[in-house]
Parts: sequence; structure tokens; C-alpha cells
Amino acid sequence: MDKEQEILAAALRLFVEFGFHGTPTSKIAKEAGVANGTLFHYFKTKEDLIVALYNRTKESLNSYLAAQLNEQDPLEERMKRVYFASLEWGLENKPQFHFIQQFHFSPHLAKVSDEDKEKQTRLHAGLMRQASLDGVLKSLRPALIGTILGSHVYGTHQYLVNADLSAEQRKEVMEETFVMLWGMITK
Amino acid sequence: MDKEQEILAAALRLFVEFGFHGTPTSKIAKEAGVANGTLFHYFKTKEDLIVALYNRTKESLNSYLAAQLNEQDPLEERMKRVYFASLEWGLENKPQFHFIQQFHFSPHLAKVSDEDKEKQTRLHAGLMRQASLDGVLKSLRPALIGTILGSHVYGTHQYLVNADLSAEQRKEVMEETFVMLWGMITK
DNA sequence: ATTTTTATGGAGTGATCAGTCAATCTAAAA
DNA sequence: TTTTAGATTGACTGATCACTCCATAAAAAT
Repeated sequence: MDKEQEILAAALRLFVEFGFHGTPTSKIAKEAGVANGTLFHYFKTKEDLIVALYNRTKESLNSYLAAQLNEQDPLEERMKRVYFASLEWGLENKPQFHFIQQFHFSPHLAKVSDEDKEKQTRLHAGLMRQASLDGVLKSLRPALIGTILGSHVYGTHQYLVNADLSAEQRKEVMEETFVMLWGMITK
Repeated sequence: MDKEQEILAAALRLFVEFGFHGTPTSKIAKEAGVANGTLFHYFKTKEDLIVALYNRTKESLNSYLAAQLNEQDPLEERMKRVYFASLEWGLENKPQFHFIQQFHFSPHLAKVSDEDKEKQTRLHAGLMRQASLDGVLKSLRPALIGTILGSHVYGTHQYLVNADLSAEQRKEVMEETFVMLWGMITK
């Protein structure tokens, strides 16, 4: 792992534990095993570092989701795959998942460029568009469905993290909650 | 409004706009129209201020919900009332609602006492308990239902805030999403 | 009326932090 | 071999910040 990656990884760990305020850049550098100046060689400011960490984390999540997707599958199957994969990624990457939400309710959110935002929603937007064309969804405003879908994932993830269950029980919860979700948004 | 209230109100405004990090206590004091020392007379530390602000905000939300509740109503009606009231409170108090979520994903969450936590969940816990006894809910883990319920409210609120709709349209969305929610958690 | 407690002010302080800078190292290009 | 460009270091700095402290005023208690 090169120094840039080390810095990002260290920052993630510390931000989740101590918050943006609570982690000085000096501690990030020390935890990453690099000098203070090196951090600022890679990231012009602390805020740049925070935003870059967010963008790369979302990129990582999205490429994981994309890899799980089979274009031949029918729509419901693909949606289910994305749902499961999101939760699995969240369970395998708890700090990352937490960081994403932490970031969403911080003022740094405003610093994400439109271009990056578009990249980060492309996959989901595509699925939603197709579902709309197929006419399987309830005739609700698409944005409403999207938002509710997202919060359902976050909510279920939160439950899975807090109640530590066996692998089978977890799978069961995912199945149940997907059925709930699907029933909620389809005709 | 006394000085303590002024300080809390100012802190809320600034925290939502600039984050916990981005708002120095000196700015809070200035915005509240009090001296620096006065702030520390009421709150021993900045963190105390943040936690107190959270507790009082939740208290305000909960007492609003409690006021809407009619003990004679049947369970579904009471749940619907709480659902609607939560969203209405959130729309009337956007910064407060945002602050609550911002706080949830901050390390300050750990500083909320068990006693305060219990107070803040009492109302919802009571409704869930009754629903459980009545046997109207799906036989899922209660904690799962609770979590999903909460995130459904947050998600719907987020949509309502971003898509600025007329009062009737908002009401409609609330109706629709409550039906979705109710169908999802009941047998 | 006197004492005690609480509220308010604001200048002051030590610590901390984000970011700079000049020096050194590395390695690849010329 | 020499040059050049980027990578890395860590001491340093100016600014900022949370919090203190003491003076004073207002209110409450005696």
C-alpha cells in the first residue's frame, strides 16, 4: 500500500472514532506512518482529504456493486443483488459505511462536485430508470422511491450491525427486509 | 428568551451550517449576543453544550409528539398520528431535525446518558410494546421493526425537504408513505 | 441591611492545529 | 553521468480555539 492509501486508511479509522474535529492532521500522518508534510503533499488541505476519502469510498462501494451485477438477470433479481451486495459491503466495511453517513450530515457534503455525484448515483439511477420503463413500480415520484430505498438500506444495515447475528440469521433478515421493500415499492 | 436559550439557538444554527468543528464557541457567544464567559457559565465545556442541545432538541420533539397523541384512539390511528407529527415537526424544524441526524453520526452520541436515552425512546417503545401485544405486527424482531420505522421517517423527511411541494402534495406523500410503511410492518 | 449566591462580562492564556518551507532523498529521463 | 522532477521529511509559524479568571452587577437568602 502506498503512502497515499495509508493516509486515507488512517484518516478513515480516526474520523470514525473521533470525528472530523477530533482528529488533527498530525495524528493522521503519525497513524499512517508518514511525515506531516507528506500528507499535505498528497492533499492540499484537510478538507480536500476528507472529500477525497468520501469520493474514493463511494467509488469502492459502487465498483463492488457493479461487479455483482449480471446484465442478463431480470430486473427484480438485479435489484435484489444490489440490495444484498450493499448490505454485505456495509457489513464487511463497517467503518467505511459509517463514514459515508457521517459525511452526509456534515458541511463537507457541499464540496462534492456535480460530476462526482453523478458518477456515484449512475448505477442506481440506471436501475430505477429501467424499473420505471418496465412499469413494475408503484406510480410514485421516482425520487421518493429512491430516497426511501436508500434509507431502507441504511436502516437495515444499522440493525444488522447492532444485533450481532449468525451468518444465516443475517441472510434471513436480508431476505425478509428485501421482501418488505419490494412489496412496498412495486404494484 | 433567556441567555441560555439564546446560546442553544445560536449553537444550533451554526452547527448545522458549519459543523461542530467549524463553529468556535466564540462565534456561538457572539451570535447569541452574550460574552464568551457567559457561555461557559451555562455549559462547562463545548461538548456539554453539544450534548445538552441534543437532549433538549429530542425532548422538544418528543413532547410535541406526546401532545398529538390521544389515548382513546386505536393503535393504528395513534401510530399514524406519531408518524405524521414526526414529519410535520421535522418540516417545521428543519435545522433541529438535521442536527439530530448530524449528532447521531458524531462521536458525541456516546456521551448521552442511559437515562436520557430511555426518556427519548419511551414514547415509541410504548407504542411498539402495545403493537406487539395486539399482535398486529409481522412476527419480526421488534428491534428490526423499530429501526426500519425510524429510517423510513428519516427517508421520507429527506424527500419532503428536497422536493418542495405544496401543502396538499406533502400531505399526500405522507399518506402514501404511511400506507407503504404500515403494509410493510403489519401482518 | 447584610451576606451569599448566581449571572455576566471580556481580556487573557496555554495549547493545539492546519499548513509552509527549505533541505534531502530517490529514481527515472536525458 | 548529469539533470530534473517528484517524493519525503520534520521543524517551524501564525492563527485560532477552548477555557480561565477576576471584576462587577443583580438577585436571593438571611
